[in-house]
Amino acid sequence: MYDKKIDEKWQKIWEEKNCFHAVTGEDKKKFYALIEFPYPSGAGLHVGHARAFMGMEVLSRKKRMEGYNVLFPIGFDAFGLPTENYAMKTNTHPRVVTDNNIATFTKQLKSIGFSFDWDRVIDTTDPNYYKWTQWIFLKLFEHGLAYKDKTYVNYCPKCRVILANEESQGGVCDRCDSEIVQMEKEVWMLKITDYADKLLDGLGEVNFPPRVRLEQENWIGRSYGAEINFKVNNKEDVLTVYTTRPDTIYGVTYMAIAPEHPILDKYKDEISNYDEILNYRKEAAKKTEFERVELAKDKTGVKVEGLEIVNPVTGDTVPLWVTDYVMMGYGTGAIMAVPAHDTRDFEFAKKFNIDMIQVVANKQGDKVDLDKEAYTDIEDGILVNSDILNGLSVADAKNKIIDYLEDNKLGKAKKNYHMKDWAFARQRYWGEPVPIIKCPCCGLVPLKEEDLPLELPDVKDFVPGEDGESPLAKVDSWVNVKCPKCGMDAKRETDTMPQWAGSSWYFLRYMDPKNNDALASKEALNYWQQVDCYNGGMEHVTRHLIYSRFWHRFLYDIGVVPTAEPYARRSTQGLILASDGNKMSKSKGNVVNPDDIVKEYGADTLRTYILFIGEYGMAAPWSENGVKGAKKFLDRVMRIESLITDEKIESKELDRELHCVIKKVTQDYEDMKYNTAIAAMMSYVNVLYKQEKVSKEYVKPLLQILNPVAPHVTEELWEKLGFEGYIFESKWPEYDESKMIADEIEIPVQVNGTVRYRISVPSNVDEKAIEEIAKSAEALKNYMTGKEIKKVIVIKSKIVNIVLG
RNA sequence: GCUUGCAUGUUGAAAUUGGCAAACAAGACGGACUUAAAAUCCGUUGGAGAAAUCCUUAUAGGUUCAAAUCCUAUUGCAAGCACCA
Repeated sequence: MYDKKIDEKWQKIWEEKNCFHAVTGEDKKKFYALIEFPYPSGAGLHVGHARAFMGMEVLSRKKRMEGYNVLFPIGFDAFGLPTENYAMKTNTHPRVVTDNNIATFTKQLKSIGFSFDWDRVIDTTDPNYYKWTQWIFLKLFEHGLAYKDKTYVNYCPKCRVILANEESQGGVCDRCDSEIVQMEKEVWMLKITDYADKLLDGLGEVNFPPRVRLEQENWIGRSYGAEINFKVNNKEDVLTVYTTRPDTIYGVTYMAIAPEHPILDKYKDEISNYDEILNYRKEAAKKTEFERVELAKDKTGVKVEGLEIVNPVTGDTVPLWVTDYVMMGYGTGAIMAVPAHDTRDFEFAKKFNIDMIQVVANKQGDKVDLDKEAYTDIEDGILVNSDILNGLSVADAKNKIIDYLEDNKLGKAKKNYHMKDWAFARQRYWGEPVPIIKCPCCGLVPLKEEDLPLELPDVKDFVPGEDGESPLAKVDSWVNVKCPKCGMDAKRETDTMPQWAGSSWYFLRYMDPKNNDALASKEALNYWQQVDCYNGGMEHVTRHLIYSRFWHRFLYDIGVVPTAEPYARRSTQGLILASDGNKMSKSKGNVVNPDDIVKEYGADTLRTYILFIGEYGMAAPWSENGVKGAKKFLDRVMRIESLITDEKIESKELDRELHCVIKKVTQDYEDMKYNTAIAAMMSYVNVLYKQEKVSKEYVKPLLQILNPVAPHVTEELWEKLGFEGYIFESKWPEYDESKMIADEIEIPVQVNGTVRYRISVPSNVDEKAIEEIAKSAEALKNYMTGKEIKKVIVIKSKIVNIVLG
């Protein structure tokens, strides 16, 4: 029987021998497996963590047995709000809270038997670690990729705290449920948009699941179009718009600008309804982003009286409207509206009785009924009512009009992105201090490298100040410094970095975690190169994964790291749902604690069950009965001992089964199909149980291929059966294809597509012979009456189909 | 609203990528062992039918010698984005 004592016995041995330590530079092929390091919350380890980590755990153990030098590290992403909030509530220093939580996580992880390299543990809140987070920030600053800019932030007046977007969903504060307000503040930004093309094109160099790739592409949101200059009638100014449909320029019937557009301020004296527009602007500003989306169905706007815009191609003048469906933050904050071919413009034009001109027709040239809807399905449209573009396809028309605009200096081809620059600041205590000094005469002055790390001051009071001021602002002794450039009185930047900072490069630190002279040595970086396989959740695909790819590409560009992309392959694990099919949550009281499972059924049971639950990438509900099933299987494996004999009993059947299961498991692990790998091993165990006695040779490889999933049970049995050394150090078994072939195989025969009978054929005969055997079968006569064979299809060693007619 | 996935027994799921649908497990039922229970072991288990056989992968069509798998439409569910010009 498998019980907890076996776990403890082997975990102790692994720990004492430091078995899974990876040595940099070893003369073996390297394999770097990475899991998203956990945030050490007070709630402790979750079964979801266990599932997320188990995928790479199995691969790591397998790769070690295959002779690779495996780096499989663990660490803690420990800066962040929950710890700080808990610290405030309990009046404990976040350092203490963090240390306690890390201790709990470590104990839990070890109790599951993960084969992490415990010598390389990192903690993002350790000054020796965040020294290098700050160093990268200074490099970004040096290269003009970190800058300060005014932007709107979410502020909770009750908690006196600035919240991240994800902490203020639905326009209310996460903690106190009160309304958040938008506040303008000057904050640090990182110019990730400079890397938009590289981040998109880099997706071609890596092996990411299609879903992940698509989400990243959508997030970056590159579009190709044109910037076109429309002249303001009787003025020197032009109104520049961005459009992806320059081909529809003959269909423009009005122009629209965002309420914040500066042209309104410039010409306020000429706009007769300026008051009305100001009013509209105020109303729009009041709406939170949430409301703007909620009210998206109903278009609003105000016509600008006194300004008209000239279409640069037709020379016609069209009216100008202000509307909040145009955003200042995307493109130029102004659009050319083509209601006949854009849903939003169509709705707007309908509501305000604006003309529409159809300029794209479908291939049949049918007229579109513009009373009902816009014609946006333009895949194979033909241009009409468009002078020089008439008769062209949409694609050709786009090229032709862009050439025309460029030749006449009226506009130019232009790429645009969805992605915005990264707001890189939080007004909190528990984060990396930004290593910048604000000097009244030198401006923003970076700290010198030798002055890093800039450590957090040890304070008692880390409650944020009024109006979203960082708690660091209250620490005068820390804030007031001399400018490193001119020596005058200056102040430190009091904002800290957001939680995403530390996780944007941690995978590099694992390569050389104790280095004090660089984020990692050149030797380590060149040896480990990049992460071979990175597993994590879908929720991190558009943030962490993009941010870290950005930092890594930047470090590559400045010659710090040897590869452009940090992760060669990405995989994702599915959610573990509660047994009722809902998400596990504390409030629902349906959370499964991995400790309880380990205690009652053993670590290997938890490991086996979690991998057997279903396809690795899919969500699956927890089942206590399933856990018991996994335990039952492991007990069956333990009891194989009683079947074992020292005599050599050779069995062709067992040979075949054994080599098949080795092949299947070897491949399935690689493809992360753990559920079917375990099913195959269960089948093999069932076959062993059918034997009276089994030679050791038939059990040894089974233990080896099962070892990555159930390391405790297999190590125990390995020792009991007297095999040499430790199983985790043994060589991965090989399979012999020739032993997998049976002498005779059974092939199903279909008649007109339905299986009617089976034939037994020697495995080495060709298609022609199989066809003859199938046709000569007695059973076929029952279906032949009044019919003849029209065709016979033979798929070798799979199926025969005889078509009668 | 748009985009992308997904839909298979009572349940978790398999199906070599177009080739025997339901492997493996859970549950249920029956049997052995036991004073009894647990554990263990052995059977049965998609539906209809006495049987031969027929039906069955959300629904309706289509392509094919052959479809859970490919195509079209519909329905339901999930995720992402959300006035992106």
